[in-house]
Amino acid sequence: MTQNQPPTIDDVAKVAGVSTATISRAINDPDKVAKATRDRINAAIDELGYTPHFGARAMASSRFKTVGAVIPTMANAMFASGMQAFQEALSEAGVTMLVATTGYDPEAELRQIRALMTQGASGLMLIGTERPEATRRFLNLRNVPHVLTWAAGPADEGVFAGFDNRRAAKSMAEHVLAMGHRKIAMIAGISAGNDRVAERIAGVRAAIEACDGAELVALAESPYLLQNAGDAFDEVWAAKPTAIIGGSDVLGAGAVVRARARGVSVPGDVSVTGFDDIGLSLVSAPALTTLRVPQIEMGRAAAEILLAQLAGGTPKSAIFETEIVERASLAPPRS
Amino acid sequence: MTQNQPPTIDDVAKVAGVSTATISRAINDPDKVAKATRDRINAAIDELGYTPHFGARAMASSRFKTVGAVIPTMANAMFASGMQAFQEALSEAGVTMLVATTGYDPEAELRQIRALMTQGASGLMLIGTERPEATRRFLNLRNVPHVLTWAAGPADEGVFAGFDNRRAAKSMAEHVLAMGHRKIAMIAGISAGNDRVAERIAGVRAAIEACDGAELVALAESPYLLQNAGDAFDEVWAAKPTAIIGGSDVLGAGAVVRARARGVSVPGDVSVTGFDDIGLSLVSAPALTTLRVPQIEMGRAAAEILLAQLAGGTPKSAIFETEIVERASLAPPRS
DNA sequence: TTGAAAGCGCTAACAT
DNA sequence: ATGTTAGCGCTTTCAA
Repeated sequence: MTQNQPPTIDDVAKVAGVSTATISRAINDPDKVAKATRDRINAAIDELGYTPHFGARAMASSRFKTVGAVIPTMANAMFASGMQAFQEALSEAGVTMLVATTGYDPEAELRQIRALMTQGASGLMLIGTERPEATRRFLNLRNVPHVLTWAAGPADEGVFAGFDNRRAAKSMAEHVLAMGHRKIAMIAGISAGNDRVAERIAGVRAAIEACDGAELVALAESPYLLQNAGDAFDEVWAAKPTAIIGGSDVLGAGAVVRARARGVSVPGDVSVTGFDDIGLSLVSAPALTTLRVPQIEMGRAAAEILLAQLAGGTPKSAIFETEIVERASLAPPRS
Repeated sequence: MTQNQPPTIDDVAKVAGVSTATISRAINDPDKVAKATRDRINAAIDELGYTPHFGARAMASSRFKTVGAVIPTMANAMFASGMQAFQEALSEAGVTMLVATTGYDPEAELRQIRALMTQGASGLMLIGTERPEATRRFLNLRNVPHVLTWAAGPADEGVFAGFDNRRAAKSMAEHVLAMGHRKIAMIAGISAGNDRVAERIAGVRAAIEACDGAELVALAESPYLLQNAGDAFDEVWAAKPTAIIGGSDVLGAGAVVRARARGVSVPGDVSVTGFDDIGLSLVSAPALTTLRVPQIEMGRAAAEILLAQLAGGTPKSAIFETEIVERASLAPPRS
């Protein structure tokens, strides 16, 4: 079972008895070749199992595009359906997606960006706004079309397909305050090098500061894992909050699980909220009051923006609204 | 802000004052160029923001590899951490991953495979064993190195990095039977064109048939979505089972949510089990008794196997064991 | 240690 | 409607 050389356009040309140019036309612009010839060519392609060589194509023409996405990790449902939508939209446009992950390491992002560009990515989808100076410089130097997602910002920071994390978190905190809670705790993600987390924290702080008598009694930062969220629950619970705002559904759900294990009733003893509205929030018991992030719309918009940029346009940011999804984990505090 | 042409190796050569061959060496085989020259070259590379062009590289040499993965969807946690591990392992070896999704459409797989190969994929990661004849023929004709995952099979069906779905499902069903259940229902995924689902169903059937007095009172097939799983719960619940075997955690968790909504207590009125051991099973209340699928190990093994194949080796399949994770959603039936 | 030059597979003028 | 041919950006002999 030796791996034979992939067939080239020359092989197809030989079998079909035409020139390579005709093969190329039959593939890229079928109308320009006679039906009979086309049929012969297609037969030859099938017989040989020919697939054009992307490298050669990319080199000979600039029509063939690839885009890259650099995300923290695929193992977080927070990005899953957005990425799926992104890739579907690209696929419809005949553009392939390359994915690379950083594991939430900001230094890793530039390496991955370079790797993707080497691979032929002519556009990039990046998460968030905050990045090391070296990364900004590179992006700027090479002037790579790129779209920023899962966040929002002023136009001079780039083109976004996302939402305002601070405003969203603020609205959630206001909602919690409106229920009568005054002693609030927050379990956030790790804020270092993660602007989305930092913004969510800032939003919660802003709402609390604006509310008389309200206080952020505890703030824990935790990786986006159920287990860690449980530990964070233990930590903030010591401060006796009446409500815990989770920086993500994983964090909220993890807190609920640990609360249950500790015999702390939700929302009886403490209310808990989530963020993102992934499946986890529905399965949690009680179901998590959370904030819906329009992942699918965002992913699709990111693809459209990138495609428009690649086509030479200068599309505007698409900023989405988030909405609070009321479920059972948030209730007024015990009086 | 016009998008300037990417710098080429010629630009770097000019700036560094050496030939392109030396640049190439400095990048691919740094030891072969004098330290002083190398430093000058690196400075030039940084100054220009140069990244080699993959297409040109791939064409000029066969050293540069890319591999492709074709999965049903990224929006299912069932694949998420396995894919993440797969990509990390590849990344360590300096190869990039291309991802394409089929949306569970078997016909789409061949299209995606061709697209990935056109993109330069010299190896593939595929899910499961069942595929249309045309796909098999193409794979065979082109003799593409590929590894099959999330499943297991005889050596003549290919090289696997996976597990035996039938055996795993059988063990789960036996476990349920051992608890004393006799009227069993199953909520499976959609079996058409999905060998993993078909195998899981077969495993459950086999266990039940081998057990005196046991009966599969209902079998519903449902998409892997919480909402649909709820509807499937309603459907099978009508047959009055004492235990419902979920074909995945999403299915099990969805059933639990709907049961709760219907006032049916789990595991009091009915036991429910999951499959996959994703976060959902832990958050579910009661937590789902489920079957751990070694996603991370599988993803990593798939990468290693593929890399070995690309290096010309003929690695063996890596078949993993699964294990039942006992939690709270399974209990003996009410007597 | 470095340079010159051929060639990888394809597309896009330009011819016919 | 089809063929000829020049290059796209790189790596790799082969020479110096």
